[in-house]
Amino acid sequence: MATDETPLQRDIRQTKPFRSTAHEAGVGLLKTADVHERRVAETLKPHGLTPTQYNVLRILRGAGPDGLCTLAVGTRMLRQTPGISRMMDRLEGKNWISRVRSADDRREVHCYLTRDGKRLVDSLDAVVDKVDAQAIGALSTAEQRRLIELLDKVRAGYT
Amino acid sequence: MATDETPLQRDIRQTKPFRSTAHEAGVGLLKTADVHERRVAETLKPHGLTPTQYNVLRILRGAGPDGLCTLAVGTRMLRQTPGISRMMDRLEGKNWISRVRSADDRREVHCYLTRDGKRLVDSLDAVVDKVDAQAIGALSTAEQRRLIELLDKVRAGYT
DNA sequence: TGAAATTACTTGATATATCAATTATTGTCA
DNA sequence: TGACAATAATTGATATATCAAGTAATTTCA
Repeated sequence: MATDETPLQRDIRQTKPFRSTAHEAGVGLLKTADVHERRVAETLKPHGLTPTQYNVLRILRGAGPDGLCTLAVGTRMLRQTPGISRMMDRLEGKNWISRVRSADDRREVHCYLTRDGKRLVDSLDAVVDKVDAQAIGALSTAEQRRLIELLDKVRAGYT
Repeated sequence: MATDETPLQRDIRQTKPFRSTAHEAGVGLLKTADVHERRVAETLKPHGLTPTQYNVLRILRGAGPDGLCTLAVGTRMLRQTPGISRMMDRLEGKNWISRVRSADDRREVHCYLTRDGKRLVDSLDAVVDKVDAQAIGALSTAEQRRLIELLDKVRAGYT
């Protein structure tokens, strides 16, 4: 007697059962994140930026007028981004950020949101909120909290 | 009176509270997936392949001796992979897969795991299972099931 | 002090991702 | 049929990711 196909199996057209519950959860995590990120990317695309670029701009907005040095931005990113220097080059090229070498520690480069950059991120709040609301909104608030909790626990597992 | 910092805020060094629970869940999803995928990548790296390449090989193993045509592999991938043709080139170059143009529909190219490819994936089962066990093993089986369920629901939200 | 280690980037080389054509086949249907 | 659409893949151009190595500025501490 065959076990029923799980939703995830259908989504990735997998005929064989998962080797373990842990494996199914891992696969589900990656698949769901991919779907979600693509939806965000699609929303941002008409505005000319990628999710990673948007992430940088939001971080800099959160940092306020003092800005943040490059590596500090790196530690705050949703996805680890080794090519952050070059990404900053591109953002500077688009006039969304500006950079100055720090006076007190000349190894550091401080990054700031420009007026244009600020205007851009601000203008995106509504659409991005909408994606989250649509995507995650399939869950009740209690379920969302539970999801957050479970994800926290997974990350905590990696010391 | 400030609300306590959430684990996710600590992980991404965010000082401001999240705009909404849905947003926190979305961010947690992306962050957790990044952490998890990186751990998998780290495990695979000494064996000379990326998570995406590993995913292709596993799909082809699952497909058995009949193999699968390129686009069919694409629909089964954990991450959408537009550059799948070139990825197949590389996998063929490493002698992990082989390809033949299909006889009944000459537009299709069927991909098969080679003996080497099969040996490689088989040899990786143990280490990959171990990563899943470590990562997701922070959750009890019941929690894992709950996580799977919540993720299913999120994906279902995107018709 | 001042040599050695550490930190904060930057750069070069290469791999991979993404998007927009382009090619070759096959399907549709007037 | 035979034109036109749809499908399966490939290719070219460009963006981004990854890793290793290099540079410049601080720290450490014998």
